[in-house]
Amino acid sequence: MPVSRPPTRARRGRRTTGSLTLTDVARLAGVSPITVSRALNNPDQLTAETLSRVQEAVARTGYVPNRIAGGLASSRSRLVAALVPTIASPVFLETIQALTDALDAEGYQLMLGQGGYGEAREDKLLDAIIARRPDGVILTGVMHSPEGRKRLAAAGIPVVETWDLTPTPIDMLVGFSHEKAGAAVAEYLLYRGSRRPGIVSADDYRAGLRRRGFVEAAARGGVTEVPAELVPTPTTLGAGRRALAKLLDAHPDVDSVFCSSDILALGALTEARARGIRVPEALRVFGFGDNNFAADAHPALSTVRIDGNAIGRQAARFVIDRLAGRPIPQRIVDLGFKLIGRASA
Amino acid sequence: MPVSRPPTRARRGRRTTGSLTLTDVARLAGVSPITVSRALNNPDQLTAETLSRVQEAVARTGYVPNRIAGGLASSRSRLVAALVPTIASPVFLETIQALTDALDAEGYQLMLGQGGYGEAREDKLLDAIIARRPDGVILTGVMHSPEGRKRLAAAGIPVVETWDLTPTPIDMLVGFSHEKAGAAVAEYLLYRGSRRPGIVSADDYRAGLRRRGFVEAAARGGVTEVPAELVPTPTTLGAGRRALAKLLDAHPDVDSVFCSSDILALGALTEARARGIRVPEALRVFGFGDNNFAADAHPALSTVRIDGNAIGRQAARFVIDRLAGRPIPQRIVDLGFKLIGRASA
DNA sequence: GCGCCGGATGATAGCGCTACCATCCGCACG
DNA sequence: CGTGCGGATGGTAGCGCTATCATCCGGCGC
Repeated sequence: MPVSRPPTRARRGRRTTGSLTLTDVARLAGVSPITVSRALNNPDQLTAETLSRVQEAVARTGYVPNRIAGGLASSRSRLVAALVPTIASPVFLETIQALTDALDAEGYQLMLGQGGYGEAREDKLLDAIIARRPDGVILTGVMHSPEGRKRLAAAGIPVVETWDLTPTPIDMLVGFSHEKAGAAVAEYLLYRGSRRPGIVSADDYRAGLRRRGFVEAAARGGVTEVPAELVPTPTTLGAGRRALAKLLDAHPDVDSVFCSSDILALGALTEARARGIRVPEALRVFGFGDNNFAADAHPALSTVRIDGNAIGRQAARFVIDRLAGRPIPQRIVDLGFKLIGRASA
Repeated sequence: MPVSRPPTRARRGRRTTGSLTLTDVARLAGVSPITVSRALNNPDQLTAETLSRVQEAVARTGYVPNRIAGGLASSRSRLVAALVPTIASPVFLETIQALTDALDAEGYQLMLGQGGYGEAREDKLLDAIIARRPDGVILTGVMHSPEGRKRLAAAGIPVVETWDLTPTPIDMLVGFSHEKAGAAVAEYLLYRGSRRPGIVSADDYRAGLRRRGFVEAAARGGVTEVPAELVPTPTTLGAGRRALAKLLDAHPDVDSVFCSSDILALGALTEARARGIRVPEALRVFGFGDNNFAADAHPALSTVRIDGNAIGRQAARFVIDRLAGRPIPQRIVDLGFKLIGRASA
């Protein structure tokens, strides 16, 4: 029964990328591959002499380990994903920066995903992210679809939600109460004598919470109607100008305005000046975020300070602690906020 | 010679993560693993019937492919790294956003690295990035160490440098000439009658190029001395205020100021107003970047428009084309800039 | 009817690392 | 002097995919 096909089953399988590998370094150093691996990941397991032999070989070859391979072998990608609606709105920048820095110090790299403000896009992005098997996911201002939340939970990846305090977090949470922040601003303005407060606000979810807190506190203070002008996200200085213009045109008696972001507030200040309205005498302007320009605006902007940096650091700590197997005593951290009274209100 | 250790050599090698794999899906769909792989990556290689069987199995299990494994097998990580000095300065945001969007559409994910403005940090970051074997690297405002450039080139990864036009790019380049931009602003201001121009500028490399272009053009116009006030990166509104204050205190006769960023210029406008200096009558203020607040400032800010979005898109196209094996006819793209004359100058 | 072609599917062998033991060796102890 | 122990190093077997053939099968030309 002669077989027509050649008995040499040869050359199935693979190519070979020809790139420098750990094995090459091991050969040069005269040790086994696993020893090189240890030299890179657990240097204190080796004797000083072995270690320096390996390090010299690494330096001589210019070897850079392949963490894709390492990730596959160890199921640790050392990647952390951060999902934001859009990076173009600078609200979360400080948080992202702090996050990147803290992660970097521990050898993690940040993967950035922009989900936009739509659920379909978010869910698609989520699959792309999960496919990379990040060791952690940081959510800021995104992921409200139940389907997405379920997939995330199912993936078994540590999740940190930020910039809000929701009653039922997927996993871990660091933020503050938007409603309380809104309420605090309303109380501040009424206490300062405002009798006719108005609102200029982005139309996103959290800004809505702040609005609600503001309106309810105003009601408690005897102000039953609070006119509001909404603008699309992301907010701009120009949007703030135009929104204040519309608000004042419709309600000339408004004597204070709570803006849902500092940049909107800066727009409001600009429009007030252009119209010759004196701030704060005729109009009090209150911002949100305490961005780095708030204190130097003219007049200096009263605002709500959110420590975005601390949020980023806490989010990183959550992920790092979880991955190190350390217990997480507090899975919900309220970082609060602070009213900063300056000249504008 | 009895052996004390059990002859069952059993259980070396591996654990088993217990997670859902392509093989599980294949079993459920009644096909081979490779067919599932094809269904996900080259769906048109399969018959409609096979494809839908696989897709149903994927949907039923909620399977998400592991691209870490895929990346190792194919040497394609589908990750692109973007390195910036810091994300906190919003200069590159538009570029990063456009980049992320364009990459996302092609199935690539962005990895973000913040190199700071120091070479040591940059080089360390670079190794962390290369270790992830990105399919491309986008550089904006970083990586000037020869050592780093060499390592990048050696890694054989497509590299796109952006936001500048350097004579010897590592690989591909998209940007504009900072010197020409500075020169154009100087010519504009002199043409408008400024006889005593000054500069408020960040102390980074590119801002330095713009400064040089400005000073040289001013010299050609007969202005031999241009006082300058430098501020650290990243720039802020407050830094702009204080820098203009210092500039005017030292040189009260300055009648125009070129700011190296719009936010500095906004600070200059603010300081001018606080001092009762009329803009543009007594002081012309020129910005750089045409950020989204420039047109709505009061007075509206004259500035240099850079299409950061186009830069991001071109950078993505470079990487994508290169990875698709398409020829790159033009490895250096000059996107230019545009002077936007508004009320402030 | 046979060989051939091309499209669909499958078997096999890695990609470059690390987890999991196993082994080796020197030393303290009984 | 054998035994046990612990620290350093090594061998092996995958991690979950995909590249590279190989195979199968139906249809077509001669």
